[in-house]
Amino acid sequence: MKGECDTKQRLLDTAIELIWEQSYGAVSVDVICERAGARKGSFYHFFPSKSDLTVAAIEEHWEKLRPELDRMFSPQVPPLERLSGYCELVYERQSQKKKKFGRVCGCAFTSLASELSTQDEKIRQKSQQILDRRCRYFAAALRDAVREGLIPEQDCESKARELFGCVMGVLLEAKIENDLEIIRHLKPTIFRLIGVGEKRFAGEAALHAKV
Amino acid sequence: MKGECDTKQRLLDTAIELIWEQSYGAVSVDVICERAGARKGSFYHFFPSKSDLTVAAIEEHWEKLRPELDRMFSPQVPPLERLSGYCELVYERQSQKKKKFGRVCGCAFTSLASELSTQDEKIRQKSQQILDRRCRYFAAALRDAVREGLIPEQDCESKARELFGCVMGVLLEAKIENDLEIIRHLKPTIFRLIGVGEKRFAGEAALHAKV
DNA sequence: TTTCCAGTTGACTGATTGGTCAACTTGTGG
DNA sequence: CCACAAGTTGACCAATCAGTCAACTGGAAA
Repeated sequence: MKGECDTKQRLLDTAIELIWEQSYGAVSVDVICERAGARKGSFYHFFPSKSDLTVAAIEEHWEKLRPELDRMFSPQVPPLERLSGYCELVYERQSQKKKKFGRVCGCAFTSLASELSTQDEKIRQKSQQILDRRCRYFAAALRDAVREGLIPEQDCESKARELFGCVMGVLLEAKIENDLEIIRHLKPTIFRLIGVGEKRFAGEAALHAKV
Repeated sequence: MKGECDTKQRLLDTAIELIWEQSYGAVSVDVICERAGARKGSFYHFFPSKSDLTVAAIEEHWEKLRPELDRMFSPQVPPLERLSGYCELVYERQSQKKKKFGRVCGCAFTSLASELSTQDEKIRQKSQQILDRRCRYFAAALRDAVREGLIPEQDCESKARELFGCVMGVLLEAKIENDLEIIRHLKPTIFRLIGVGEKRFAGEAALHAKV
């Protein structure tokens, strides 16, 4: 076959990039095709609609992110270090995006979900699925932390939701203020919520800095 | 004059309602006009563009919300009760919206900000202004709580930001999951973040129930 | 060699988009 | 009574929107 399906891949990558930087409503099928170097016929050969392309692009974006999360939340890493490492990863990714695009773009999943959850049920469900997956990393880290006696006994699943709510909130705040530094508050917020005192948390951070 | 400018008011009210339920991108000037019972010429008589209408609608929506917040955060109310009362107000408003529209719509300000902050600078700035105003209520409540010795000494301004990030996050989570009950987690999250133990917080809640 | 088909192309559609405009209505102040 | 201005109206615009389609391409299987 022609380009070994890399047209489809380019459409997915371009779509999530543009939607992340702008919004679903502001990005037309035409400009996605143009930036991806594809014709509209190809677009509709691979995807039945703009909405379906978006669902697929969300999944693709997740698959790109997953290896980084798997590494950060590896059982090899001490549980509380996974969380602080994640906070740094979030900052790092937003920083890179800002360097490229000139603005704090926030979380692509979250922005899409916020824009379309009341209108497009398929995208809402996909967003919910991604949210679940991301919370699983947090929940696992919390369970391990409890088992090792690092944090008080608690409901790790609902706590993971709580923490992730904060992640979404902080990222949104940073986007609204167009200020990366707001993301720096994420780590202390999260550690306070799971009941780790300032000093202990500081110790963890120092440990992480050494490694 | 004709309708004493109530056309302008209807345009503002209709706009924020539709955008809240759907999104900026999904709501056209035509449908705003239709639902408001106005012609397009009237729309552009009052507002130079869709973007300007939206900025004005945000301000209008704020003016509608403000009396409720002023009442809830009145110096007459004990500081921690203001916060728990606010959490209940949030739940109540989302519950009403869901009854009317059938879906959890989240926060109108936040949804607009999330969709447009990277694209429309005027809307971004307006969103940031609203965020500031809302945080002021939190900050004042926290300062009073510190003064009364109800919570530990802390930086109330940045703590207010932190709390409000959680509010935005929880509301977004509730919208994505289309589940009101997630908002119930907001109160304990907030009280944990300001360093109020579960029992003390429970006591505050009981006090509030009596009044 | 022929068949087959995933992928490509560009022209096309009808509906909708945000926005314009000149003519009109109507209450008010002089 | 007139003039003025705020507000209204409906026709109109070019551009863009998501989506369609028949014809074409080229490599692989038979």
